[in-house]
Amino acid sequence: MNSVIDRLRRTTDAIIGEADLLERLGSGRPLRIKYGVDLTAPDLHLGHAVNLWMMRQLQDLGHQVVFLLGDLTTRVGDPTGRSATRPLLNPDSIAANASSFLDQVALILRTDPAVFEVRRNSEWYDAMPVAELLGLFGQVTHAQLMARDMFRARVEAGREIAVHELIYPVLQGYDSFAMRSDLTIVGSDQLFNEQLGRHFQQRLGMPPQVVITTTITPGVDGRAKQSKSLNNYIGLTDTPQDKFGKLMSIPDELVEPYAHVYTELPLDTVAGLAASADAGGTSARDAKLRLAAAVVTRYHGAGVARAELQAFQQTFSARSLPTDIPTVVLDGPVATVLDLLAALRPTETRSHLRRLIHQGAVTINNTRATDPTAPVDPVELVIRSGPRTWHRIRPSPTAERE
RNA sequence: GGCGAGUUGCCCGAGUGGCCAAAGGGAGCAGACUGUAAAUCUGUCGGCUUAUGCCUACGCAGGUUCGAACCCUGCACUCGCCA
Repeated sequence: MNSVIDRLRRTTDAIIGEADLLERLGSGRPLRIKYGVDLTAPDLHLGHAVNLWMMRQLQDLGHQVVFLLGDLTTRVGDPTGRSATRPLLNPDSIAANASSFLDQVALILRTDPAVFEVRRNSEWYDAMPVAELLGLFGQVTHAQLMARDMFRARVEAGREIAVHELIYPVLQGYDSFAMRSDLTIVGSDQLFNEQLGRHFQQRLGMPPQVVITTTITPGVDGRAKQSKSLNNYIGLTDTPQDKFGKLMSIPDELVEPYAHVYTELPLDTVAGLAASADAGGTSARDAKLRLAAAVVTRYHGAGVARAELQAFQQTFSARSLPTDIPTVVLDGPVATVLDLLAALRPTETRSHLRRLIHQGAVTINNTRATDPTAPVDPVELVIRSGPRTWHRIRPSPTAERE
């Protein structure tokens, strides 16, 4: 059983209740692993995936992930990391977010019912009489809640805390009791709420869940963590090509931490990559290529990773044509370079495209086009607009005839 | 409830009557270079049928003025202090 923990330890920050975990893993009973989420718009990235992969390992041993949709608590709003009260969500988007969450989680977790169960916390909260709810509140003191640094900071700053925000950790904690959680694997920012879970379970006569907090890794720009608002994350739903490219764009110093937590490469291999990254020059580049290939392999398989590696080298190192240029058949006539670009990239404004042309970003059959108003022949063309946007043109059947 | 401060482009933030499509920074985009979608440097960064042009924009609605992001009035929201 120690070996299980040892494997988990690679991406673990801390284990609260390690002795219990050892004992439970040894008991032969499948553990119930709480994976609770807030139903805000999900965009799971490699950081989230660290936790999910740990759960996946446990699933492979027969343990059960209980995916808890916090439909009720989302209506309340987690104050974690918020310096101000945040707005509430409407039921429609909550439902949409739930299904999107399931899709993304299924990229890593097994969804076989034997090891995966979906619950919603409205199941117990909707049915709970006020008297009982108040009883719950009686289990937690003001001092316990105020121990939370974020709440204290707000008080000190003279900012307000709405009562529902104060209550949020209480509800999230009680979830652990209601779903009989044995273990939960969360980012360290969730430690406080999950410790309340332990508190409730003990108060209500249940063995407390084990809490594993995981290593947080920086975003692709080197900032503290991956986040949607900073647009510095690698999404689980990103294409293999994007995953590969984004990994190539990380600062050299991040090769080591990324390889450590985002891949399953042997640790001495990771150390080797770190040394190469340190050395700079082409060896740093090669370390990144290996890292990128390892990550892409994990999500898309070795074949896809090999193909992306090759494509990347061909496109960026050898500067030759990428292999997967989309072919476009024009359905209408185009008169000028600008028209042509606009047809190829309909989501960009014409002003932006005009700028690209002026800046020398646009190449037609390897010849730079600098005049937006220049006429083009709608024959077979390969157009590059910017470093990684390529199109191949086939004339439309009608244009061909004329 | 009283008093005060604020609301500017994707984000932060300067601007207090014409020189403002709006300083500066960040993000983004592009070029050069390169070891990569690293780093660095440079440019660009509201939209528009080609533009010493037009349109839209500085919380919302009005007003003053030849002219307003900048002045006045009302409204909405945010924040601070006091009670």
